[in-house]
Amino acid sequence: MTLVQLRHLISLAATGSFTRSAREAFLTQPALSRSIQALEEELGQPLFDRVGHRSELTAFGREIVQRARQLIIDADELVAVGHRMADGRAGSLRVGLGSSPAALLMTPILQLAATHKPALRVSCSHGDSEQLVRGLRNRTLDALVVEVRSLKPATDLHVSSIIEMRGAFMCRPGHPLTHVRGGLSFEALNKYPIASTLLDDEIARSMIENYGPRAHPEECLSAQCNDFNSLMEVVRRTDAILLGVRNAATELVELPVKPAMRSVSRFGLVTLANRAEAPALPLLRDLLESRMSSN
Amino acid sequence: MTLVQLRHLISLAATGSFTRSAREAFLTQPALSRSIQALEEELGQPLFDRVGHRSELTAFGREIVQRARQLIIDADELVAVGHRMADGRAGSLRVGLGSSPAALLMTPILQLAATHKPALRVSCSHGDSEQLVRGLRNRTLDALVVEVRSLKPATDLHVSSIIEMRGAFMCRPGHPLTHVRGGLSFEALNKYPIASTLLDDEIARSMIENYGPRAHPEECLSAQCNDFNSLMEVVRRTDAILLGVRNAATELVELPVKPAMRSVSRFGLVTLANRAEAPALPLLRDLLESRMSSN
DNA sequence: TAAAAATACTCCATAGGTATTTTAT
DNA sequence: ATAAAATACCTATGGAGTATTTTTA
Repeated sequence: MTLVQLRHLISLAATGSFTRSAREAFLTQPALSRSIQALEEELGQPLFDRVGHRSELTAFGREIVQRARQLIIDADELVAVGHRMADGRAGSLRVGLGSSPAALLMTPILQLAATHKPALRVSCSHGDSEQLVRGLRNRTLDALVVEVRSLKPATDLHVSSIIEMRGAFMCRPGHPLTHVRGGLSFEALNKYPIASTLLDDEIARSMIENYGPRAHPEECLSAQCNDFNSLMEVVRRTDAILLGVRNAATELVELPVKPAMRSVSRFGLVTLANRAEAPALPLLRDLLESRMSSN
Repeated sequence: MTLVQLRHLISLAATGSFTRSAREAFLTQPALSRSIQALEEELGQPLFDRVGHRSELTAFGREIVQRARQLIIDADELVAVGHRMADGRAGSLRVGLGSSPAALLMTPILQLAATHKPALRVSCSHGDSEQLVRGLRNRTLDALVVEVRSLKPATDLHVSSIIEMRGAFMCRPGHPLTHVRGGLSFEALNKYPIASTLLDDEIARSMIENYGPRAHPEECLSAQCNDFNSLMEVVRRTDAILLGVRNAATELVELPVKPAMRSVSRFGLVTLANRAEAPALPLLRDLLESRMSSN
């Protein structure tokens, strides 16, 4: 049995005429005749009563054609979905996000699903690098967006679309320090509690270099948490100062510390090397460019 | 896209090896390779990552193979159902029954559905010939069992499996007339109400011939009804006498009228001429033979 | 008699086989 | 170095076309 034969069956059931259906299928009448015969032979019963100038379905044919219709619909749907997935308009995308990327991207990613609904299913999870990479390797995640320095070097990972973002000290609008004119020293900042995600060695080094030993993260941070949104919430409500990626915190203002924070975070899109990437991944890549590289 | 290609896809997804899947499909490795390539080309995306000695599904491939599995299951089910229908083990049978056939066959026919469940769907309706033939012509019925003389002659009807059944006078066990020894005259019977279905001219003629003018149905019948079961119910509960097909009334006893009832009813299986009969029809034909011709 | 479907035949497109190369472990 | 997949080339099966016959309205 072929899908083509089923299409022929459906067409003939509709027109009742071999000649007409053959024309519609861009076939000759004998070809269609044989196609139907082959199907009848395979199923073991005639599908049509050849009653003079008209062919109409037998009781058997009526039952078969119903199922055939559904089958053809499903087959067409399969290639349609295939095409939609191929250009990223459908399918599923399971993204793992590090803390800062989560703060920046979680909402926009979930919006993707909302705008492309219901063809696109997106799922987001966030956690630490180890955990996320494990998800990638066992195929429960399609891609990650994480700080590239948090990755253990590994040949089976492929990092692309690296985006650099400056770190900064930020506080709520109206914070006492915002009234101070000119640059601020780190000491001035350090009078207030400083909150941040867990910082890697690179940043720790850069802090000490800029602001002296008292700026070592273990020394100066009052609050550490891997959930960026919670940190932001605290900083918005209190006089705490947030150390983090500059434009991740939309409702906060940057404090002009001297010397300026030199460290940058480097976020990358991580996939498995030597594996075809998920068809919907370009959507995420677009999001990355527009949401993160703009600043 | 072909069903064959989808089978290849499913097999390769399972084994992860072109060579192994090719063997299982009784194909050479290059043939399978090309089959998968063609499918990938049609869908616009690679389905497998050729990663050295192993081929594993891409994210795209995983989504496609799921749908492919269901499609193949449905396709296999279609031909399986086809075969089952072809030998009458599945499908639907819509039977129209005249009054007497209904009394004899309704229950056994419904039992058919019960024993062949759930593959076989049976529906029974009963009514007068006109109505049933209309059902046959507009394809809401697959076959009728009716008194053949009730049919208007028509070239588009095909009558087969004709079974003759004697008419008889019957009463409840213990009825006063059962105590009379020897033969009964029609006059003796006529002291009691006589009940029957609507009788055709042929029988009326035969009645008059046998028992004289007072036996004309319009004259002698006290109760007429096209529902045989209701008639039987009345006769079982009262002293009324039933005129009808002999073994239709299982719990009644025949009255030995002299001269004996000569008329016979001729029941036939009616289908549309020049049309393939419903695949499940042989079941009904068997039923007819076993339930009616035995007597 | 005319129109439609079936049959007989011929042909060719394509699925499949064989031999070989390429690739990855 | 070996094993697997891809490629190149060839073959053959079966689907499709043309011509014709058969059927039925």
